[in-house]
Formats: sequence, structure tokens, C-alpha cells
Amino acid sequence: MRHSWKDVRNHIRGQILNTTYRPGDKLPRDEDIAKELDCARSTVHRAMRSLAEDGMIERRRKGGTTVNPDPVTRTTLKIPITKVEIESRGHEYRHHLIGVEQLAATPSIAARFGLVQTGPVLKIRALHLADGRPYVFEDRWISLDTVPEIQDVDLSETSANEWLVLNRPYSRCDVHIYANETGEDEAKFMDAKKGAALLVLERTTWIDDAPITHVRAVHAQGYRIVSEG
Amino acid sequence: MRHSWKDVRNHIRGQILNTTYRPGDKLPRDEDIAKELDCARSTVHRAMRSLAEDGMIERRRKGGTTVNPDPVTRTTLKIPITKVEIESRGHEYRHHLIGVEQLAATPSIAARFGLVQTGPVLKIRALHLADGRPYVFEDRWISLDTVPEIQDVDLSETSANEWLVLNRPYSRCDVHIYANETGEDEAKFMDAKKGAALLVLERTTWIDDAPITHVRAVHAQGYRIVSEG
DNA sequence: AATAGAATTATGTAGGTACATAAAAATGTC
DNA sequence: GACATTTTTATGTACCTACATAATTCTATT
Repeated sequence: MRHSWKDVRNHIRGQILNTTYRPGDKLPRDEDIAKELDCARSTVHRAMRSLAEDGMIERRRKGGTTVNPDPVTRTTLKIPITKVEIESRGHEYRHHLIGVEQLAATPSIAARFGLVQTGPVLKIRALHLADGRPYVFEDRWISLDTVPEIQDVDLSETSANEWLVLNRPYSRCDVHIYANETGEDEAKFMDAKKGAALLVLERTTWIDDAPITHVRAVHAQGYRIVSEG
Repeated sequence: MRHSWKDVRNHIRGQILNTTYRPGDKLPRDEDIAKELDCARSTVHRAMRSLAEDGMIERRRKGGTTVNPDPVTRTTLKIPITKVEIESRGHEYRHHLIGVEQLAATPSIAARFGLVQTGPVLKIRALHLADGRPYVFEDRWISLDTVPEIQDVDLSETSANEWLVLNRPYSRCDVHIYANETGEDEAKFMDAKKGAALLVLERTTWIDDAPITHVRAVHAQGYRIVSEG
């Protein structure tokens, strides 16, 4: 291959990293870079788009390309199905259904779903175990308006987590991450002493504007989210 | 425009979301999709690449395109400069340098940096305040081999966080997120009672293989990472 | 000077051709 | 049948042209 867009990307990135171009600086037009590097404009464009996706540069029609003046650390979190996560770490997975009940949505759940009012929800509490030890405790609300089929699923056999991800892909997802002290419930189910610091991961998913599920997943002590990028 | 790649992407995504194609299923070849939708193969290619980047499909040369059989929640975390984060929330930013000392790298820092041995490091402790209240307490180690200029910076004026991000872009970054109970130091600087659950964000950055910095940022009680995608 | 409208221009997209590459599938050899 | 080798093929890339789009910049008008 004569000129790879990856070479072009690395060239430009190198110039940004070695401060030839600094935050806020304007880069030459694609066409001029193409001429300088003796390649097609489309090749430069491909490289630039990659850098823009990484948040390293900003592009605007007519405005040209500038090095992002306000750099952010951008990293992609990958949150797998809990079962897959546990098994990929070489542990044996088990899942324990604590309770299921159908109830009317509370205002706080409706708020999470971004709606003033929602129909009935299925509230599920479950524990995911790795080699028999508590790994994640989840409190889940599923919108029965959006996912009525969940009522026919044997949730003691298949976890709601797994069934939903495989059968109800979402189009939008919100993630909140925070630290919480162990409460009564978690202490009971998680084998953690009351007051220990636990990582909580809350996710809400929608398909278009219809809410699918909201889940509050409390992770066992010592759990870390790791992301490389 | 006759056929937008976004239309193609939405068409295919729609078919995945409405389970016309389910996890593990194989999609038609780009060329056939192009023929069916009456557009160029390059347009389908553009759409497919977007879906692949979202983790919705997997593509392999000759193997074709399949709906990701093992869906993960993919979300992009944006971690801004602390000053920018605080100001964008409408608070007044202040920064307090607690201490600076130069020392030889400990084995644990060398390990974080991915090296057997490192040269001297600058160890910095600082507090970021929002409207005068503790927001982030950071413990930072900077490799003096990689960033000798940091010694000439007045760190009581400009935070190391800000100076580094603006002057030392990185090419690789590791992020760890976990919950921790408030220790002695944090309790003192953060106005948190000992034992409270705090969110900790650890980052290590490199330029090529040379370590730049490792930082352990303890966030104030109640802090949440929020990510939409 | 302020504003509205027109010309300009850098990036974005669509279409097409040709070839590269990787991996599956087919074929040949023992 | 087992293994190495060749062929086939779906995706990936490079280059090109033409046009779309969104901003900026220029110009005319008041």
C-alpha cells in the first residue's frame, strides 16, 4: 500500500504529541496535508476523522481543524454481561434470584426512565456469584410496557441481565458510577461488613424513547473497573 | 443527498434492534445490501464501520459480518481537567498544593509505569476545591525522566493536572475506578468522616512507552461519574 | 455602524474503480 | 484421513471526481 491512513494519523498525532502543534493551534487544510505527504485528500480525511473520534482534534466545516484546546481523557468502558465477566476471569458462575414482584412504577423510577408516568414494572433482586462468593448484587426494574415478554421467562434459570442483553438490544444507555457504604441489604447478601465501601454501577437503557430497564448493581468489595485506551 | 450512510446505518441497526437479525446471526455481504438499498458499496461500508465501532456488529475479512453474539455495554467516559469540570458546573475553582517532594521511584510506582526500574519522580499532593469545598484530593507521581520541565513550573499557581494535560499529551492511558473507605489523610483534607465511601479514579499515562504520570484522585462524598451513550 | 445577503471555502459525503489482505473453502499430496 | 497449498471471496484501503453542507468572510445596503 502506498500511503496508509494510519501512517498519516500517526504522523499528525506525532506532531501534536511533540508539540509541533499545541492545544488550540490550527492545522493545515486536508488538501495541503495531502499534498505535503503525497497522498489523496480522502486518505487524510480518514486519518483526521480517526483523530477527531479520539477527541484529539476538532473539525468544523469551513472553520478548519484545530487541536482540541480543552483535552479530556477519553476512555471506553466495556461492561460485559456479568456471567461472561465472571467466566472470563476463570470463575464458576452462579446466579441466585432473591425476589420478583410486579408493582406500579414509583416516581423515582419514572424519573430515571425520563417519563412523567410509567406503566407497571417488574422489580427483581438477584445475586451473581463467582465460585460461590457474592460478586454483584443487583436491584432491577423492568418496564412491562416495553418488555412484556419478560413475564414468561424463568428468571431463576436465566438472569434478567443475560436475557435482556441478548433479547432486548438498546439504542441508548445511561451509566452512573459512584461509591456507597454498605447498607443493610447489601451487608446481608454480599458478605460485606456494614459500612464497607462498595462500587455501584447504575444503568438505564432505552429503545428509542421507550425505557427498557434500570439496574443498580452493587459490586463486591475490592471490585475495580479497568479500562485501557 | 440520495442515500446517506446514516440512513443505511439506521436501517441495519433497526433490523438488529427489532430482532430481524439476532446476536450471532450473519448479515448479508455489503455488496448485496448495497444492491438492495440501491446505493454504493462504499456507503454500506461506511455505515457498517460505524456499527462495528459501536460494538453492535463484528466484521471479518472473508468471514463476513455478524451481529455481536456477546453484547457489551460500551460507553465513553470523558474525564476533563478538574478545573474545567468544576467551572462547567458553575462553581468557583481553587487549587491548594499540599506538598511536593522529589524521590526515587518505589517499586510499586515502577510497576504502575510498567517498568522494572524508573528514575526519580516528583510526588505531589494537592486538593482541588469547588466553591471552597474539597472536591478532589490527588496523590500524583510524575516521572522526571519523561517530564523534567515540571521542575520549573510553579505548582502552587498551576495545578500539575492542568499543566500536564495541556503540555504533555499522552498516547496511552490506563484508568482504574474503585470505591475506598476514607483513610486518615483523606479524612483530614476532604472533610469526610473516617470510613465514608469515596470514589477513587486512578490514571496512568504514557507517551509511547515512556511513563508520564500516575495519579490517584479521591473524589468527595457523593461524587458520580455520569456517562451517556 | 449595523445588518442582510452573497460569495467563498474547508470539511463531509456519495459514487466508482482498482487493488490489498486475511481468512475460509477447496484442492492436492502423502 | 491428515496436512499443506492454492483458490476464492468478503472486507479493507487508496485514489479520484463531483457535489453537499455549514461557516466564515466579503459586499452591498440601509
